[in-house]
Amino acid sequence: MQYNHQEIEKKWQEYWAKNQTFKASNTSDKPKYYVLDMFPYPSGAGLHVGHPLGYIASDIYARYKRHKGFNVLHPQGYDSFGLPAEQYAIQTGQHPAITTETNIKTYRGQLDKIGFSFDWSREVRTSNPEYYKWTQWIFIQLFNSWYNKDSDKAEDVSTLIAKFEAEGNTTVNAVCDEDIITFTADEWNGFSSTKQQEILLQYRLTFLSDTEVNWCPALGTVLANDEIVNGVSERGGHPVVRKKMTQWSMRISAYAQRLLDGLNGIDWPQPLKDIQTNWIGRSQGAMVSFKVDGNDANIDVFTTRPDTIYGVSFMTLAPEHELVAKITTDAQREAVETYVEATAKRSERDRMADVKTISGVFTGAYAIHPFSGKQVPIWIGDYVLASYGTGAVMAVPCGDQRDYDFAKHFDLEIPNIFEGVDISEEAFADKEKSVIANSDFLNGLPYKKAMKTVIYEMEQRGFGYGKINYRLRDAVFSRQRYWGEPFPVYYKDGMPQMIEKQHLPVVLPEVEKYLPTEDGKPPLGNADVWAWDTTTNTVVSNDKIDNETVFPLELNTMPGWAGSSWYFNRYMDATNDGDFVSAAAVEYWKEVDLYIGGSEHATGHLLYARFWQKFLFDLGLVPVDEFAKKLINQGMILGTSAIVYRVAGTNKYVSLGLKDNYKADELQELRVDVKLINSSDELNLEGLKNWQPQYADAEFELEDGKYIVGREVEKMSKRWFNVVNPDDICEEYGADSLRLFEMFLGPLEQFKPWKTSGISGVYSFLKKLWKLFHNGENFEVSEGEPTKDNLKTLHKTIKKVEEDIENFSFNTSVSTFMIAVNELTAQKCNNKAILEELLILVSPYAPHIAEELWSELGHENSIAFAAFPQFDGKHLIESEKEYPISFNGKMRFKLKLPLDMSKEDIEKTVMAHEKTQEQLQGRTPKKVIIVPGKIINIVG
RNA sequence: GCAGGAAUGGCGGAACUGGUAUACGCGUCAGAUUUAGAAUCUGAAUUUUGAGAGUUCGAAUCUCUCUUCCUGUACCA
Repeated sequence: MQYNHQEIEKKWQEYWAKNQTFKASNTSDKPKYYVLDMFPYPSGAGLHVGHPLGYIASDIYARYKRHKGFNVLHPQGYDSFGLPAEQYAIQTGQHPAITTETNIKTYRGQLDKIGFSFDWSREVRTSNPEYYKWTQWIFIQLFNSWYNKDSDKAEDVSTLIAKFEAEGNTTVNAVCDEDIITFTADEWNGFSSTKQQEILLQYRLTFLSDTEVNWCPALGTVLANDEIVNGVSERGGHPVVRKKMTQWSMRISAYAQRLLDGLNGIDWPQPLKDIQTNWIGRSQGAMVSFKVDGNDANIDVFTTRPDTIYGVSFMTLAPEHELVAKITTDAQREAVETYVEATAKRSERDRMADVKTISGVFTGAYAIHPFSGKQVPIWIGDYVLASYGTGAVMAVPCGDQRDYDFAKHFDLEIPNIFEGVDISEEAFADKEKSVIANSDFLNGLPYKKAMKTVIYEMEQRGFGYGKINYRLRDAVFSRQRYWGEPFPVYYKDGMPQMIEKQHLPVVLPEVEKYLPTEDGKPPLGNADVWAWDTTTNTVVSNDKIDNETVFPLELNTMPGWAGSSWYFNRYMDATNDGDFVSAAAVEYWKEVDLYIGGSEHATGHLLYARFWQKFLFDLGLVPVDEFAKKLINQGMILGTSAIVYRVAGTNKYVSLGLKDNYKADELQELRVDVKLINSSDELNLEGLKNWQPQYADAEFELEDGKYIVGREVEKMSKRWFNVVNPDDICEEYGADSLRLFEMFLGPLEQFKPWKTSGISGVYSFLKKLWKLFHNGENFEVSEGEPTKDNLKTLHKTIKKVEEDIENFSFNTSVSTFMIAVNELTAQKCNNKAILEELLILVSPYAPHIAEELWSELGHENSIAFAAFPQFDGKHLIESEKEYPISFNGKMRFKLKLPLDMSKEDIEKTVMAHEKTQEQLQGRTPKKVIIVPGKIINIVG
């Protein structure tokens, strides 16, 4: 019987589906283990061979854990809200739900062919109302919460209202909006309901605010920073302007410190932790308030170097700073206004890209130095960003290079407040080495002491205090799009009202057009039936809006990261209709033990999901405040494009080896379909002619009768014609080969190129494995005692494979299998006991062939739960060692010696050996190093 | 600019706490089988780990200097 992968794989995939082999139970005597992949967005293009890399790795680990006796949860689903389906709807009118459904079918078909051990009974789709009902519900929980800094956690707003009613807000220590008015209990109780709601909104964890956003008029939507390239939209290249809009935001900044601290307790890749740490951007310093001379305004600045306060020789405000207009003197007004206008025209992008040009203008006003009482001029300059800190800086030119450059450029004073430092050329920014001088009570103090002293002094005098600042901004949560979760929100008197839990989900309405409305409202503005009737608690026609009992619903939808911020919890109890996840299920599974996915989500999904998890933890809804214990970033599989060289202006193509006969500018590089290339980089000329009309009458300049293409490693993409579809690989070589090969390519985390030709190696490995169980056409294994060599090979393999899987070194375990099969073939081993254990080792990697041979061996049940072989070191004990004999560190020959031989005897035997004498040529060695069991080195 | 990572045959990559460098696979070449090809089997070659120094009996591995490449991030006060 020949190894027929197509037949076998189909058979076992059907078996697993029919028997629900991988369905996980929420109760078990076994210990639990939760293995999760980042769920895919089902795009129209389907999967290419790069996509399943991480899924294969996690599947191997999940299967391994089952063999090790764990109750494994290994689910999969779809992050099915997203822009591509909506764009397609705009172009064709096809409802995104239909596009999404079609794409999911394609994905599912492709995934099934690879033989994953997913528990599909727990599938989630973020665009299903049964799912987004709970996304809406979590949103409501956020709305109903505020962040209490005293207890350092989120609490229900009822506790906040209680405080307001009893004491007003002066004693409340909350993370909230900046421009909060203070009020007493009496005042609070006297406020109108609308006023109270307005105030509460400033404290809620999700809140409405006027935010500056990147508005793209052509697309009719707000864009995130990473959706803008060179000042225009990534999609379509349309201009983008800054615009103030009322948007929902998430108060993630409340969790900045906990998001930072939490990183210490989780096993995530260091680079990823670094990215998040950087993104959160904690900096310790002080807030200092400067009075403006002859004006009642105060300029607040944040600084990380309050110790250098005596070095302040001017101040700089961002051009957008709200005090600019107020403090500018008449004499300077025109210059200032011109400058402000000029900077407003420049996009954020331009300003950031252009860091060398120094520009600014004097406002004519002066601030009073809080310690020295001296006048310091106030400038505006675009090197100060409105969005960071307070949008104003105290400039210390001697200690900050940007302030230094600014001062030099405008010929401002540069006082030196460092002991023994030359600042004639550049600023001195090395704080650890600085000792303060010319600074009154700070003289002679090193950085740390000066910091403490000055902050204490400022707090005493009341114009400053120590502060920790974060770069992390609150996250805008509104999108002007159709294909996303609708908010469970209607508006009464302009104030947002939440729809109660029992009336969820609020289902996405039907619209005629998926574009924004003509008057600039989001796509949901096109819906005719999009109003909330508070008497029936249903969505009703807009005609009925009377603002008495029927109110307009929110027109924005939630961003892509909403649904993915909690899906890992939903898998634990995916069909629960009464709760987002049952307490019992989440108590049992707790958190993801192993999460595999790309590092590109470092500052998006992975940060937001941690935030929501901490929030849910504060509310007591989940038992742990980090959702994933261990995370691995898989690398990308790159394509290997094929390049032909056309002689410019002709239809003649030159083979790779002959292109040096032409000048570089005479040749054009064109990419051709990688399917037309064989394993030796030779182009199929007939195939090319049929591929695209432009090649139909092409001429070729061949070398040795062949056309050899150039190769280039780059991302897999349709436009490079280098995409390889896993379906084709499964068809030709089988899923087991695909799985083994993807792992064999190299370390999981690394980026590596795909070359289909390499797959023949793992394919012939599978055929060799098959042969071990067969004699010609017949299945044949022997029952007797295994030989010593058989056992040695097996146990060596058990040990290595187990270590490799535990270390996620899947590439090396594939080579270990190859070595094992090669050795057993050489030993002519067909011993049942040996082969049975070998099969279990192989089965996480190549489950189909393993199941088939396992059943041939007479087993009735799936191999999936067979106990992992037990390693026994006694089979590896050697009595002899083939020592490498080195001379001055270079290995010259080998010598077999007993392992229990004493050092003295080894030395005698080695020195007496004829080859030693040959090497020494009569010299007497200076030294002989003997490391028993390892090496012998003769020096001299 | 700052932070992090990497560099090993023609290619992808092995090498555990310093101890036989290139395991395993692809490709290449030669041979066997075959009408031919594919497939299969047998055998072979590539030369010192980016460069330079240091520590050591011994360095891909540890230390220093430099080069190149990749990733992230950037007037963050």
